[in-house]
Amino acid sequence: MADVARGAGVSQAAVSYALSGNPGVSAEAREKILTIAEELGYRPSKLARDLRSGTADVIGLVLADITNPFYTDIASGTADAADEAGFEVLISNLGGHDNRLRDVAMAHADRHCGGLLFTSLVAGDRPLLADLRRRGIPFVQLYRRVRGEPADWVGIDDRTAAHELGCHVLAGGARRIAVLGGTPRSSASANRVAGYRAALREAGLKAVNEPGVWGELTRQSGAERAHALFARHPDVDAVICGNDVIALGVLDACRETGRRVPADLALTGFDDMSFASVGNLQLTTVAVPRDLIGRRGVQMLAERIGGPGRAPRAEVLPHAIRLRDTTSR
Amino acid sequence: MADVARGAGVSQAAVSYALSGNPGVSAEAREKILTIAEELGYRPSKLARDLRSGTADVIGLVLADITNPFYTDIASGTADAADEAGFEVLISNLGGHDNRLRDVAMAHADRHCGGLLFTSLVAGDRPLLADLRRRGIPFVQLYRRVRGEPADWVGIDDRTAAHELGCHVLAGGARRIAVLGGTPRSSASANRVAGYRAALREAGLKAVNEPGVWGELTRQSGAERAHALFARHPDVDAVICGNDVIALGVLDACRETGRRVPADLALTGFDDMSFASVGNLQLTTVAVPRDLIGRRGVQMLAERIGGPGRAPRAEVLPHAIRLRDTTSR
DNA sequence: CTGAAAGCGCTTACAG
DNA sequence: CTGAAAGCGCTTACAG
Repeated sequence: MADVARGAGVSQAAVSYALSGNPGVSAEAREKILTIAEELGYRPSKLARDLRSGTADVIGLVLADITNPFYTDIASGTADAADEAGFEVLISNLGGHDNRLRDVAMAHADRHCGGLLFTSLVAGDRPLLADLRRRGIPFVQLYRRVRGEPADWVGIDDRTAAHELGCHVLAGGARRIAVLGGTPRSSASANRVAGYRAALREAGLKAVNEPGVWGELTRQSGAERAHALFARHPDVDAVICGNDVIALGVLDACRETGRRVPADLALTGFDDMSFASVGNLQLTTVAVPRDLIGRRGVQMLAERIGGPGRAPRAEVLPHAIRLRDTTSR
Repeated sequence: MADVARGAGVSQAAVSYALSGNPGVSAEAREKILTIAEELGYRPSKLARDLRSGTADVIGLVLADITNPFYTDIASGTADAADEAGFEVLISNLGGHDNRLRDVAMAHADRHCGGLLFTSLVAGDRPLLADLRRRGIPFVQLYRRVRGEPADWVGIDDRTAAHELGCHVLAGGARRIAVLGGTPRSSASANRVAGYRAALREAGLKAVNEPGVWGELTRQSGAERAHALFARHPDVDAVICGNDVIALGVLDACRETGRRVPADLALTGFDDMSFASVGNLQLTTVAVPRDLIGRRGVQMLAERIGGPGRAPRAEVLPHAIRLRDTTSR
């Protein structure tokens, strides 16, 4: 920067003003400065700028697992919205090491990020959120939500969506229904199971595998739980899953035990991941506007960074039931 | 930091030494400092530290498209390796806007990152790489490679893998073979097509769709090109694809035109993405050690950051041919 | 409009 | 071992 100032025959302040497009420098000097800067290939240090001005136009996005398309679809949505809002997005991946969340979030904070976006908060993260709040770093919860946390959130109404899907399965004639949910620690999984249970209850039923409806959100878990289910309840006529990945595992188990879907067994997923409609696989599921969640999250965070002090908002985005081939219509 | 120094009754330098674990402070003072820092919830600013010390233990990873599992598998591999090497990884997503590469890469540089990892470089990026080199920022090319670029690279031997796969298809009896490749701008796609062509040439054949073997690496492009192919060459008996996603599109076209795979048509992909072996879909393809590429990339970059000046290295990792149900054995 | 100077929060020689 | 001080590269009041 000093070189540019010297080259243009002006003060450092003039260079700063010219480069940041601020007033305080004549048009003539500005042009000269810009030319010299270009010639010298000068680029201002964001580090120094952010340190001095106290804030950075950077949003940190913490992904629980970057190999999970659910999260990367959200991440994709943040890019465009961030561009429009004049922010840069820096993504961190926990890679399944949830215990790293604190370190990763604090690392963003130590770098003076403007705000944070979280995709998979659980109740145990409350102390971290409190620390962030103490340090004045705004954040938005994407999809998953910590109960009672006074922070912005954007997602869908999982409970209602699950209820609708449950009613569809019941309308198809199923009566011996199993629910293979996710972990109750995830607000999304908890709400989905609550919706399924409500639908069954209204029909005077309960899941054949109650209360053991919880489990992992993996294909392997889906397969294992399906095998156990088929062993105990050979006459089960529907399996409602916490997400599409679990449904994939159930499908594996069906193939291995010779069950036909939907003739012998109705099957539903949740999320409408891309693999839910590949080739012969046409899974009935719920479409989640992941991209939009990412976009809105950035916008909410940008507003929060711009002017703090407002009451936190909870924004419910629309979902869509996708009736496909794994349930009878 | 001044608060901590005051609280512990020592100088700022002592606090700095204590927190960074450096000598120059008595055990007694160190303990006191650490206690006070803890009490105050003090965390050093990485911004200030990096600015002052000139380098940051941060690696920037630039992803062409974070929704592409190929890249996120690589990204996943970088996390563990970075942990071990004491680096933090900050991921940026171009989201298909390849023209943003320069800005994104430079933004990492302006933040004084220790080095950069690229996943999808093309020849047109040479000026950017030259700028990076001028600024002394080391980088590693993951998988894709710019010809003649004197920088570290880690990937697989696409040409040989493609050649092996082509020979397998020929061994299955196919003779009227089409190649649906990616873009020649990608070194990986170019090498794959080169391998396929070599295999065909050795059998005295050439692709029925020569020279129009190039196209986009998308499912839609695969479907469209397959339909065009079936119209012009109804008797084609094998389609060799540039990657698994294209093969998925071909499969769509097969379903729509009533072609059975592999009875009527042999089909191969490349990459062995997870969707290549879901349910009834069991695609013959090539497994690429994506995770390992990410890991090795970080290690190579870490060495480069530690001690520059060595000759650039090119590391070829092993691939594996996966013979499954879309080709006859 | 312009320049000299302070300061963001650290690290790191350099004397004591 | 300890403290005072310079400096990383910027931005931003503050006088001229």
